[in-house]
Amino acid sequence: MKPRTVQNAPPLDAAQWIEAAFDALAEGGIEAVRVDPLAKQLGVTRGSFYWHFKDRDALHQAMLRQWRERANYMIFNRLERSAESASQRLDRLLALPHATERSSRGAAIELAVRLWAQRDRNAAKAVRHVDRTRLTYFAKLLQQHGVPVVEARHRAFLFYAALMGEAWITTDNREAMRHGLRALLLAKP
Amino acid sequence: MKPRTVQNAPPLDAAQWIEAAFDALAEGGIEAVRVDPLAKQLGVTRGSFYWHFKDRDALHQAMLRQWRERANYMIFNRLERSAESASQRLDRLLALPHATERSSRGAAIELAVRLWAQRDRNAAKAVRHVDRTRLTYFAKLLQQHGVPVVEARHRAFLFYAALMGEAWITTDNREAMRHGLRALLLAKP
DNA sequence: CCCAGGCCATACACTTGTGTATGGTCCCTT
DNA sequence: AAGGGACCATACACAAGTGTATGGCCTGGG
Repeated sequence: MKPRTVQNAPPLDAAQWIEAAFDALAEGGIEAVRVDPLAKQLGVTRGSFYWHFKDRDALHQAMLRQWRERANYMIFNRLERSAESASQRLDRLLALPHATERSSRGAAIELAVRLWAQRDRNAAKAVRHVDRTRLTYFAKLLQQHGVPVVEARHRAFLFYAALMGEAWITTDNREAMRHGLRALLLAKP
Repeated sequence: MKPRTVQNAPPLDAAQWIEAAFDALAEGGIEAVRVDPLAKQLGVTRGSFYWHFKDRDALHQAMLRQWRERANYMIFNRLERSAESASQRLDRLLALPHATERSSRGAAIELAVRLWAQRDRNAAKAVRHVDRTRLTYFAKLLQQHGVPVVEARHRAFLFYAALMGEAWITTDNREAMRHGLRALLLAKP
């Protein structure tokens, strides 16, 4: 009878559904990103969802597309814009997991996507792409920092692993740890 | 009328439910470990489940207890039994993710537990415990290998992170990578 | 002013999952 | 040879989630 309340909330678009979907993904994995709870979370009914998306799977694919882009472009472009040295950039990257609540969400999303990728071919493809991009970027930075090519690739892997480890290996004194890592990873040969 | 089929399958115990639960956990996260699917998977009805466990949450807690033990004792004791040098043990640890299907399951379980730990206090506690145990063990091995105490802790973190990275960072030429990591991580100071 | 289309509520039919209550087998003991 | 307990099937009541069908509101362009 009164579909949208008198004080009209601004209408939703697909992006907001996707945002809420990432929240759910971060908390419960891909199995937890369900239409009905999302609708309740957004304060609407599923009628809205099925207008923006064909079905649940369409949402999943949209999430993958977005993750695949945001996971690289956002971070790297922002990093490249500021004119710093390679080592400064590596520093800032290492300090990244520490950031805030925001990056804790990001870490959870990373976990969830990788778990998802265990049995979903599309998710696996996205993860492969993201990993390749990041690894080659890190290797490039390390080369610019003075590390020879082959070792740069190896150390890029360590760097990447340390980045993730910082995010979800629970340990005390992260501060001290980060300094040690910095020394180990960025040592000139 | 004929509760258990004539050809009696051996009766289940709680352990088998937990095993199946870990399979589900590895595939879909904690949200996917549901009673009814597990029952179908095991070829019984939920009647069995609710005899062995009070409810779904009881199963979750039992899983945590088991993970917390198996994640450390099993691996380390087996490693300690064989009389090797510290560096040999570190080598074998680094080669661990490569192993088989079996360890792919283990990696997925690790992912799922850590994702779970984002919002479950008990899971978080288990992860903290496991991480502490592993990190101190790695640090001990590295000390035995000749690395001074403080750097041993830092390098143990890198070692741990690399171990996980190997398991779930998708990259080509894992073989070459592992050799590079070995050189970087086990270099004498 | 009106009406087409963007956006959403409502209702309905299923499906899947949870938990409980109860009873039926089988085996092991006494 | 009972009888008790381990183990599970069955049935029931309910809750939650998925899609579909349909119609209503509300805004902008002619």
